[in-house]
Amino acid sequence: MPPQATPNSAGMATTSSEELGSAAQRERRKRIIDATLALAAKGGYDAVQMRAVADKADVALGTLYRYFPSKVHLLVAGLSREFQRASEKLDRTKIPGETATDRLLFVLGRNTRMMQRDPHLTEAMVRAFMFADTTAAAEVEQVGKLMENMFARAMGKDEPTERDSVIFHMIADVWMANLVAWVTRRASATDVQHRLELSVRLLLEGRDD
Amino acid sequence: MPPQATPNSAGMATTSSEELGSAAQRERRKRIIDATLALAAKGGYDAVQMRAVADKADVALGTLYRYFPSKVHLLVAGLSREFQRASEKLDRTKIPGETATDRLLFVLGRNTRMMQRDPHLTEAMVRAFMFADTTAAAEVEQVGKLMENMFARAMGKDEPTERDSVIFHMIADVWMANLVAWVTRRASATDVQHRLELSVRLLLEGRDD
DNA sequence: CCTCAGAGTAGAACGTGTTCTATATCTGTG
DNA sequence: CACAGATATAGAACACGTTCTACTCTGAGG
Repeated sequence: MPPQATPNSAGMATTSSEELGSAAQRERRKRIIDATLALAAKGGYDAVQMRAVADKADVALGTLYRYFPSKVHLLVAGLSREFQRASEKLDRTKIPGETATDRLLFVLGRNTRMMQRDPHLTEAMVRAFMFADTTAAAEVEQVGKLMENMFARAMGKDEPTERDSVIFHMIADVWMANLVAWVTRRASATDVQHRLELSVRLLLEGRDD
Repeated sequence: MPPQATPNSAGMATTSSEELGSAAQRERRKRIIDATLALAAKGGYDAVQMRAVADKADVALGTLYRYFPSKVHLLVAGLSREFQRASEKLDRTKIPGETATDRLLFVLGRNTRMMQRDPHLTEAMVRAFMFADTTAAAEVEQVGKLMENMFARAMGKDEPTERDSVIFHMIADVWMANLVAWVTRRASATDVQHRLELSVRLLLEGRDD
């Protein structure tokens, strides 16, 4: 085996408890993401500096890079964890709304507001997500899956059709694009809300009311 | 006046011939963007190195920064020019298609194929576009306007309503998101085509056939 | 023609992401 | 226990975006 068999190298589907190495390693990984999100929350993308993350997580720079091969991986992993948590919390909630559309809109709105409560953190994670290159494609894809699942759950579509999937994907795209616009102050929170509502209604019901 | 009154500082609506300083300055600006796009076409985002751009454009690094305050500005300006050109070329073309939707899909498909013909260039421009921060918001917004106009023209909506605008915006979002996914190899060209077609039909007609 | 402010140039310098090196520590196995 | 190999550490080194400095060139007003 190559001397590159690092703790993170696997990284696929299993929604939550990845089988990572020792307890110490899981602990380190958690500290690293905690540090990342703390720095991001305070100063956004630019404040997430690798040396600062390493310091705050109390690991060496080399170790940080063994766990996460780049700043983007790190931030996307952070986003992934946040979405996982949001998703779990959602599962413990009864989602209000008459129609599937309404329930989806509830979930979208709730998550949007949650993210807007922490502008710096959101800026850091969302920009990393959009900037990710092919080397982080798997991680990005995983975040996509999390969103899809969350939407599917919200709408009560436990096993979505191919077409459902494509539509969820589009909603995720629109959602992310709107967050990017919000983060760069090209769209207000109200803009975002309106656009999301309109898109979802058009995509899911083909009407607008 | 501050010593920062740079040639690019304005940068708003006028579709094409911005009133920039002297002919020599317009010439320099063009050389810079040419160099940028050439490097991007060859090696993508990472190959667009500021020193390399300056060299190739035959200007000093300081001059490059006087014209474009960052790498992202530079690449977004490149995207803007490309879209302007595509848009102008489109204006000289008769757009086929019975319905407005068909014509919009024609335009989208044509531009998508054009961009897919140059993967590195597309990767560079699209990633810069998505990564842009608030300091480049104006430039990003301008690209957004170009897309909207192109769509509006395609559909024959010479003065779109507020609602039309929002829908164009969503289509642009979906388009860009799909290009990002394609660029990072998370979606194939076929995926992109299908998704665009489905989104446009759903958004514009509320049906899918 | 002179001059001087603004624009351009060459290149050093700085900051931060990433990689590399040398050493130390931990972990599991004979 | 002793060892081998994997992991972790401290810190130097490197690459590239960005900024700064000192100098030169250009061209419009006197």
